[in-house]
Amino acid sequence: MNTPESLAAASYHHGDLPHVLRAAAVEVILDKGVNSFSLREVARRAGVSHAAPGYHFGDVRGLLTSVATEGFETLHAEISRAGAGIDDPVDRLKAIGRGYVRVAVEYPAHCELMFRDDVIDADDPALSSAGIAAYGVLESTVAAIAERYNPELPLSDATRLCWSSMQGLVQLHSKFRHMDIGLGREPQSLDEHAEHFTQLIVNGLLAAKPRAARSSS
Amino acid sequence: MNTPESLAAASYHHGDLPHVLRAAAVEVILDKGVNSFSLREVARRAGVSHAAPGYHFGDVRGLLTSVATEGFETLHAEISRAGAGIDDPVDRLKAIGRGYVRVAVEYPAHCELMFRDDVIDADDPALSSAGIAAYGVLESTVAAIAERYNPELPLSDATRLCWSSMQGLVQLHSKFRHMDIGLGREPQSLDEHAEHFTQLIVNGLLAAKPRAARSSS
DNA sequence: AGTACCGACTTGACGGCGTCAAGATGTCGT
DNA sequence: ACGACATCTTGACGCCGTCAAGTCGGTACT
Repeated sequence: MNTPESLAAASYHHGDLPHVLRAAAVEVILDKGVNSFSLREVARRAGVSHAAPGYHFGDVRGLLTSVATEGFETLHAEISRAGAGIDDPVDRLKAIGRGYVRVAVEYPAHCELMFRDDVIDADDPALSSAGIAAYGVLESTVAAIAERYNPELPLSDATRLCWSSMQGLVQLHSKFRHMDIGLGREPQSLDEHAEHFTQLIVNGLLAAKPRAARSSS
Repeated sequence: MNTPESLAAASYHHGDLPHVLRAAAVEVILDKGVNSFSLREVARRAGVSHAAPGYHFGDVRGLLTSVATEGFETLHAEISRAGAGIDDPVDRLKAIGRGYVRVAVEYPAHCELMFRDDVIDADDPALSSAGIAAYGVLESTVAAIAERYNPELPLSDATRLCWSSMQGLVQLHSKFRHMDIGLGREPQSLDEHAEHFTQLIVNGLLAAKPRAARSSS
């Protein structure tokens, strides 16, 4: 029993209990799902009394919001890293897409929280600034694509389409998988899906015309 | 008080209690959110004892799954209706996209449940068949686009991209709105977002080339 | 007509939950 | 040495989901 958690537990009064509680919360979510998540279970796993989480985080919303913020920070770091050093913005966008789903795979508990506004506090300043930072990485990449390949590209819409399709993919992937299996097909991985989606989107971004010139059938 | 609900309530022992309970559940979700949803509150609003919902739906999962199934059926009906009679498949796809977000706006409680696998039973046969039916409408439209405009279009990926981006949009819309307001911009409606997304995607679908490195050829 | 049955609920009880107030305990500046 | 303070614990409250047992009205059979 030499995990960092148990060492911290041994030394309470100043082990970093908030950190331990976040880690325990992630474990509980992985084991039981967000829905049957309970503060008392978290407290049990962290080896503290049932009301200790409340002291640090106020209520269940506070703890989950804190975990979600961690998730956005991780996402920001990961997609920054994924895109770093890639000169062509299209390739960079593809790398960011892969980074996005990699975060979803490696931190599923965090990702289940990040956009669940009924469970976290969407107005928390730390949360939204972490979210905006991550969004900025994506937006600047799309802006680079626009600058180099297609000045007519509507920046905001294009960025949001990229984000939405990746987020939708993460959410629907288990359903896609279920469908594939039901039809006897080999299910596609998240990674493959992300790859194909990004390719299709990029085609659209390169071909996009200014909105005004849209032909209404 | 002559709502259908209260009439049904007056005649219990055979008013259609399951229907009344679903309606009450939707109201509770709208008022308090999925997270603070409770069976007892539903029972209270329906004017029955606290255990009555359990009798008809087994447990909370059962009731919410039933509501989600209603949601998929509504979605199926709505996007079928939206696309009906539109000959050009690209225009049909755009209409379906608008139909999708219209359902999200008009039935937000249902839509919050439909893809929440931790809260509903994703393997429920009625649920998945309703889901597959709705998916089929989208897929056949994409297939028609492929046939008429671009035989090289990968059908499954393209369909899933459409679905994912609309679903991601529905989930992220409140965040986009929040961002727009934070930056002092006029927030875009769900409808406008859907319109712009669909336009960008369609550009991509028309330009799509066969996937370069396919394992099966 | 009587009665046995059955589906549709109600009642009551159980343990687990979140949260709050009050108490305990270790730490640190003085 | 000691008091102030942050950090936790303890105990209580009411609400929750679920289950077992009971109630009750209709229906079908004799």
